[in-house]
Amino acid sequence: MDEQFVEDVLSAVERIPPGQVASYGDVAELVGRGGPRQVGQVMSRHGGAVAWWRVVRADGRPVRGLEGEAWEKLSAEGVPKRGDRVDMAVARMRGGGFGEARYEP
DNA sequence: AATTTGACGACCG
DNA sequence: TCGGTCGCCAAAT
Repeated sequence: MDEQFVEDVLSAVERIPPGQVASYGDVAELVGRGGPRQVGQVMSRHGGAVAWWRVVRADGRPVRGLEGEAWEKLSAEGVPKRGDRVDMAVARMRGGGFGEARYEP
């Protein structure tokens, strides 16, 4: 894990628009190397400087250990919530694709 | 060098 | 939805 990877991950996270989220795996894919766990590793150490609450688990649960804080930020940005998790079908960052799931409660 | 540990993820029952 | 299993990848023991 070099500094370059850290920089890349943090930049990727900074590119997540308010009101949307990305999974650890998504970030890893954007960065182009490493995996979800590596992203998690970086966030755990250096995530304080960016919008860490916009990075959630693939199943929509917010960051382990900081759920309270995360929900504050997320709901303040209007991120749609389903029960105790983010509604990924709606809030997940789209990579320019078109065929995306629709929202039906 | 071997094993355990994570801000994880896909699958299955 | 809820748990358990297995795969993953790098770092820390």
